[in-house]
Amino acid sequence: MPEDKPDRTGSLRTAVARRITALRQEKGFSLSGLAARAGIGKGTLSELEAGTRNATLETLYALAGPLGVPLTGLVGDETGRSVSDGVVDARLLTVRLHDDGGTTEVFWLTIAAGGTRTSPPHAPGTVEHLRVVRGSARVGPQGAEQPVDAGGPRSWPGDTVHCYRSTDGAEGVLVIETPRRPA
Amino acid sequence: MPEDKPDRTGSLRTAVARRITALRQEKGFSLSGLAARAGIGKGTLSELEAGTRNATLETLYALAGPLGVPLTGLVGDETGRSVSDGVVDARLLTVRLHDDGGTTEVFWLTIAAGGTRTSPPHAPGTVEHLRVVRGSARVGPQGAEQPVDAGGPRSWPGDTVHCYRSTDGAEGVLVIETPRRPA
DNA sequence: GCTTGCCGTTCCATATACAGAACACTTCAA
DNA sequence: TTGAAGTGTTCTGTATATGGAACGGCAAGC
Repeated sequence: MPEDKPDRTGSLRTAVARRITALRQEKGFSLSGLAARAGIGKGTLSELEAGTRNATLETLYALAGPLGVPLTGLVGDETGRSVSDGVVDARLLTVRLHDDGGTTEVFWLTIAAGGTRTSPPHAPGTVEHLRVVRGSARVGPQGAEQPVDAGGPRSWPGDTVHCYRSTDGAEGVLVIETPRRPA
Repeated sequence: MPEDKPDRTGSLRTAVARRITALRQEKGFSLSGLAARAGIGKGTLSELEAGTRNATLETLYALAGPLGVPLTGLVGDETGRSVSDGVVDARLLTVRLHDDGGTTEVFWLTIAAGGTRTSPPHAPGTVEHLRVVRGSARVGPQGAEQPVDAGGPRSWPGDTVHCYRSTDGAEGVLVIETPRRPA
């Protein structure tokens, strides 16, 4: 299959294609099975996953249901508030406010390869938890950073000066728990 | 103009239509002006905004640029789709696709007090990680559930039948990692 | 009045996304 | 072997999304 299209939106197309394929396989569906569940032709899905088709909104919506993701999960060019300084990018996924006044924030964290970032203390009692899913990093109170990689999560107090660093780059989920509302 | 379509995705269509119109007017663009900026036919945009057309991904992407929003801003959150059965509510926060073909999904999980839920196996090699921030739960392969509370996270294989249960209710962050699909 | 220049809508010919059939291939059981 | 039941890909006729042209409406200038 020659791939010599001008490729203006081609990258988007292949991105969506990869997303669909990944989600389908994750759910354990066959191509034919997903097509049937979504109520679309299997040829349609085949070419969609091959990136040779420019799907309509209707088709994508039909696929989103069985795949168990919102439409944004398919077209997903990620957006949302993100704090980035070139080294650490923290994209806020959600904030939960609890009855006791505490809060839980969930971020998708990306640390650039070779980068180091120092963060000022948060409110007293704050705890940070990082689970790395790709790459590896060293995190924790300044001077006492601990390694963290895909092997397991790491937690550290967030109410002191703390560092994020990575030599080979890292991605993961950062959870920040604040026990009570800051005064 | 027959308006007697079954209208299954009609609501989605009109939702997108309203969004485009609102964003266009917010930006102060005329319909023709936006069509020109996006490089699409003005007839296309007219019918799109009228909700009588089922746009392709390419068309929507072309519009997203001049409107200054990511594609997700057009297709809209719709629902932060949550899979809920009355016991476990899993709200998808993000899906990450990695270069090696693996995926990482992040959910905000709520387990109702006194509830138990059994989940069928996911793809081979899938691993689930749960960090509870409120309440406590027991999770893991069926028959081998382990307690998990605010004290620390718990991980277990997701490719076998597994359970979520909680006596007093629980909330937390669930990370599902799916490895690269073996051929 | 008659332009000129926008606006948004409606029409048209063409390109293409669609569902489904036909296909080649693999696996598995008789 | 043979067949049946899967898989994903390619083909085909139809439906429709597309860009662009034609259209009518409206306002400002001549």
